[in-house]
Amino acid sequence: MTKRIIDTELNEPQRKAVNSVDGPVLIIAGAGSGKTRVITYRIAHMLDRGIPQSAILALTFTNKAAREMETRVKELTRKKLQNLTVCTFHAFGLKILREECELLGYRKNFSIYDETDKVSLIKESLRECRMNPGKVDLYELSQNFSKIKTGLAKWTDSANMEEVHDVYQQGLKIYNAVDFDDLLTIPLELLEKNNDIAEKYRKKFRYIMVDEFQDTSFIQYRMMKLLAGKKDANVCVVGDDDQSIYSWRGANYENILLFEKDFPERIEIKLEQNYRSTSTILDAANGVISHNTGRKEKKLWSRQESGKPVELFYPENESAEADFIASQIRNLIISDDFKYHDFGVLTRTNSLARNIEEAFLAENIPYRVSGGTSFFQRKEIKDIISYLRIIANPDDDVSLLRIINTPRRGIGRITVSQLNEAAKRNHTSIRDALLRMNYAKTHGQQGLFSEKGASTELEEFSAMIDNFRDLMLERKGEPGKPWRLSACLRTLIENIDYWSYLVMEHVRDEKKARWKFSNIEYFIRMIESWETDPDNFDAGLYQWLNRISLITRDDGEDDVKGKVNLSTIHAAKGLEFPVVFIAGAEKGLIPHEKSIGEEEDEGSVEEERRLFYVAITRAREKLYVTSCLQRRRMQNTVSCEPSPFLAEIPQDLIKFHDKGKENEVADDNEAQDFIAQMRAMLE
DNA sequence: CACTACACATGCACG
DNA sequence: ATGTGTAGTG
Repeated sequence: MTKRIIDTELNEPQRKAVNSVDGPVLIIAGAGSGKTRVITYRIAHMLDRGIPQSAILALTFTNKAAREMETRVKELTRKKLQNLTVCTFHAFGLKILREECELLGYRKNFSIYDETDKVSLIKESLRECRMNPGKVDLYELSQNFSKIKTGLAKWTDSANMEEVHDVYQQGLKIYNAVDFDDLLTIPLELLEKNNDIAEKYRKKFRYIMVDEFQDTSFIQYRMMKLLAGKKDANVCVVGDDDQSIYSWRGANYENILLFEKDFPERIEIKLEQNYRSTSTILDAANGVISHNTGRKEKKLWSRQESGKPVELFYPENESAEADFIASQIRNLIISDDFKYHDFGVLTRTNSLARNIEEAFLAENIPYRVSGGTSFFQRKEIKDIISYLRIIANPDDDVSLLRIINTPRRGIGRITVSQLNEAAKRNHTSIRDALLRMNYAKTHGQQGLFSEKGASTELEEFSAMIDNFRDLMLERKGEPGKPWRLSACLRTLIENIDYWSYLVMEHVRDEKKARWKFSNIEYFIRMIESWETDPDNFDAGLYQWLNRISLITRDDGEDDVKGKVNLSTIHAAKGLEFPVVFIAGAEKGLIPHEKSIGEEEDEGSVEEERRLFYVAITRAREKLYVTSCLQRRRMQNTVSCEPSPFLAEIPQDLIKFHDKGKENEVADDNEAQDFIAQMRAMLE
């Protein structure tokens, strides 16, 4: 069945990519060349040839890509695919970590720290090293720690952060926790040092695919190479060097060159026919990307007609920009019968989406924001997750400190710092310090605190946690009723009276309190539907926590129908829309000032150009680019220049909107003036 | 010793 | 808009 589809629906190189199942394969897939299609058909084809599901490992870059790939293969094969492994590198690392954790010195209830948890542990570590966390750029430090861990940097700076890093690492170990970097580095080290374990995984996964290969880091590359094992392994990587936009995360498109070196017998396939965009859009994209150096040779072409010109508009400020986008959407829906979900509005940063959101709300345009802080990052949800984590892993101090006095229960700063001291003295977790304290007390000694200390509150708190640990992990449900994690959690939230806490925190804003509480309710329902899913054979507290730890972005809701998609360019990778707006195409945003400011190297500007290229190539029929003349930054208004990349779009593809007359296109003379002005500005 | 109110600075992309 | 630090109160 699949064969017929392959023969009729694919072009020559695509067919070749799908049929080359054995041996190493490198696929260079230009934007819109049907990459996802090739990957899903390739997996379907492998299954057709009788390769067992369990022997296939498909590694992706985002959760969304993994989910999409899985559903598409499912649709294609109409099989259940219980044993097919399609996941992100991080999820795969976690899988190994879980399977081999006792060997690695972790208990199976380990916590996974996200960026926020990581930063609070770094703060703790700084304090312990008697440094002032307020004086350090925590975000930057956190990134440096990552670079050190993943081997992308060595200690050079004069500030002695090496000690802080050591304390941080010890902290993780004591708390039985890992960070996101560990999810990759620990499994890699394990496989590198234990050939028999590596061999076990090699035997299992005989066919490996890696999507978005240009965005893999060196660590991930080594992981893949190790799993492949030999230089004629069945490993297929798919990527496009022009779309490499994650170098700040350690991605290195030179992995493509490494692959060529490490797998000399590879077949190389180039997918260069673009099925997505009009040739105008494609030419615009090519015009921009051609300014980059050291690209892999490729010529994207399209059979489609030229289509509409790229429209460029210089709004007065960000609210004029938002109004313009909203009104264009309205107009196009009426004139060209587009639907709301045909529009994608892309911005460089999340914060830029705010203004546009407001305009959409005012104009009653339904929209969906992807990217931005995830549902799981919201304060109220993080609080509840911390309760779950501390129940699962009592040594998790970061979570403990978060909730020990949330809601207020009379355990204040001093008590907490005394506990912390005691724990640090013994190199243990706070939970351990608490146990010691209680032990001392029952044996008649005076514990940590004088008579009137917060010791009763502490006892009550730990008794409450212990009680729920019994309930959630020993699964002691009410007799006759099926045990449910969601039900236990509901009891817990009632027990701690989180609702009253929310009301207290937002006196004068009950709406907000209600909204936050409804988020919690939603969270509980998520657990409920997950644990009652008949396909879920492994529903438990640890599983749930692991699962949500890997979701860092809101890409869950798939009711995309009927909504304008508002997202960052990064989050839009892999998506396409009939109409695309690129908002805020200004110097300092694209390219982002951080990439030019610190003259790190020419490379970062090239990455920003690739980012712009990715944005352009999301469009199928029509592309709008807006660049504000002024924009509010923090408190004050600053004037802006258009992005230098705009001048790299071939001019004859552009139509200019006259400022002020939003819905009219300026005549050609005026357009030429604009170009001349812009040129002059850039010179 | 805990809690509240108020002043203060700060804000990129993703797993 | 958000979290963090500080001073004053019960």
